[in-house]
Amino acid sequence: MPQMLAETKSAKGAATRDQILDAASRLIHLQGYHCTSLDDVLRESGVGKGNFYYHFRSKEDLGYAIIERLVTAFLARTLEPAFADPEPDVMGQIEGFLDLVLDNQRQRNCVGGCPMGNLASELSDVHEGFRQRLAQIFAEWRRTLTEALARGQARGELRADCNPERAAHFLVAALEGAILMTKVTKDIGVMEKCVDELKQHLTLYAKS
Amino acid sequence: MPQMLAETKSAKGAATRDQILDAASRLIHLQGYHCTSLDDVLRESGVGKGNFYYHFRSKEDLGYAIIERLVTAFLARTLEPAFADPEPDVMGQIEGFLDLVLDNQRQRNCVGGCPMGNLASELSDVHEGFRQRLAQIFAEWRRTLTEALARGQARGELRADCNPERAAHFLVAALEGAILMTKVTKDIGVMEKCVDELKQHLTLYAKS
DNA sequence: AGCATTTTACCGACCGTTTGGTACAGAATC
DNA sequence: GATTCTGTACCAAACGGTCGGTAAAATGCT
Repeated sequence: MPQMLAETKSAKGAATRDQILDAASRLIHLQGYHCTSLDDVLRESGVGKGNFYYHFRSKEDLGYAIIERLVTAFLARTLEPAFADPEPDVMGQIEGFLDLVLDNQRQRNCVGGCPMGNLASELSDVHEGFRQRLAQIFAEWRRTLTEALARGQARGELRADCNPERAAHFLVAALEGAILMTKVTKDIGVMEKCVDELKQHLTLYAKS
Repeated sequence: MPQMLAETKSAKGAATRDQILDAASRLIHLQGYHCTSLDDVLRESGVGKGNFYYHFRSKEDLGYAIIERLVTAFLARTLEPAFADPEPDVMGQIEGFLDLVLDNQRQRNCVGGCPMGNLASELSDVHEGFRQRLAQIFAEWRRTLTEALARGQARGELRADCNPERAAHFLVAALEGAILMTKVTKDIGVMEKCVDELKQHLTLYAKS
C-alpha cells in the first residue's frame, strides 16, 4: 500500500508549498481556475512538476487549498478587522468595510475582481465540491454582517423593521455585483457609485 | 488566396449555424467559455468539425457570435419589453423587470446564472475584445434604466435628488450580484431576499 | 561521536488524452 | 458545373498526471 498522503512535514517543504500557493493564487485570481494551467503555476513558482505532485494530489487539490487560503486571508485581513470591535456604531463599521473593499479594487486598478466571486461564478455549476465550499464562505461573510446589524438593532441604533439577515444578503450581493461591474468596465467610478448608493440604502435602516 | 470569410448563404447553412450557436450557448451558459470545448459543441450539435470551421473562423469567433446572440436575446426578450411602454409608472416597470429576472433564475433552478455576468467574470481580464463588448452591453442595460428613471423624474414620480445614472449602476450591479449569490448557494430564496431589499431601496426614490 | 537507514523533498522526461485548428474529398444545391 | 455545404482524417501543442530516480535532511543504532 503506497503512501497516499502528501503532507508537508518540514519548514523547507512548507516554504515551497507556499511558493506554489502564492503563484497559483495570483494566477487564478487574474486568469481563473481553468485558464491557469499547471505549467503556468510551475513556471511562475519555479517548482518542478514532480515536486508539485509531491505537495498536492492534483490540480483539484490545489484548487481546494487556494480556496482555503483565500477565505482565511479574507476573514483575517478584511472582514474580521472591520467588525472586530463590537463597540462603535454599526453603521460606521459597515461603511468602513465598504470603503475597504472599494479601496481594494482601486488599488488593483479594477483588475482581478473578487477572488471568491470569480471562482463562484466560474465553478459553481461545474464542480459541486468547490461550490459548496464557496457557498460556505459567503454564508460566513453574511453571518458576520447579520450579527453586526442585529447588534446595532439591539442597541437601538437601527430601526426595528430592518431585517438583518435580508440586509446582509443584500449587502454581500450588491458588493459582489459592484466588483464585477467595475471589473468589466475597468472603471473604478462604477464601483464608487454603487458604494455611494449602498450607503444611501443604509439610511433606510437608520433610526428616524 | 483562399476564401477567408465564412458567410452563410443558404437556408440550410444558416440552420446548421444556428444549431451550433444553440448548443454552444447552452453549454457555455452552464460550463463557461473555457470549460466548453469545441468537441463538446460538436457532439451536442451533431455538426462535423469541418462544417464548424466553415461557419466560424475560430472558437474566438464563436465566442463573439454567442455574445451577440446573448445581447439581442436579452434586449429583445427581457429588457426592452419591460420598458417598451413609456406610459406606466416607472417604479412599477422596474419592479416588474426585477421580478422577471428573478423568475428567470427560479425557472433555471439557480443553475447557470446570468450568461453575460458569467462571461464578464470569466473573460474580462483574459480577453480584452470580449471584455469591451460585454462592457458595452452592460452600458446599454444601464442606459435603459437611466432613461426610465429620468423619465419618471421628469414626470414627477421620482424625487429630484435621485441620481438616475447612479441608481442604474446600482440596480444592474445589485441584480448581477444577486444572481451570482443565488447561483453559488443554489437557493432562490437568496435572490428573493435581494430583490425584496432592492425594492425597498426603490422607495428611497419615491416622492414623499 | 559516527555511520546506516529511512523519510522528506525534489527533478525532468515521459505518457495518454484533449485541445483548437487544418486539409481535403465528397455531397448537395443552384 | 461552379458554389455551398459537410464528414473524416489528421496535426502540433498543451493539458493534467505518472514515472524512476536523486539529493538532502532527519532518525536510528552502536
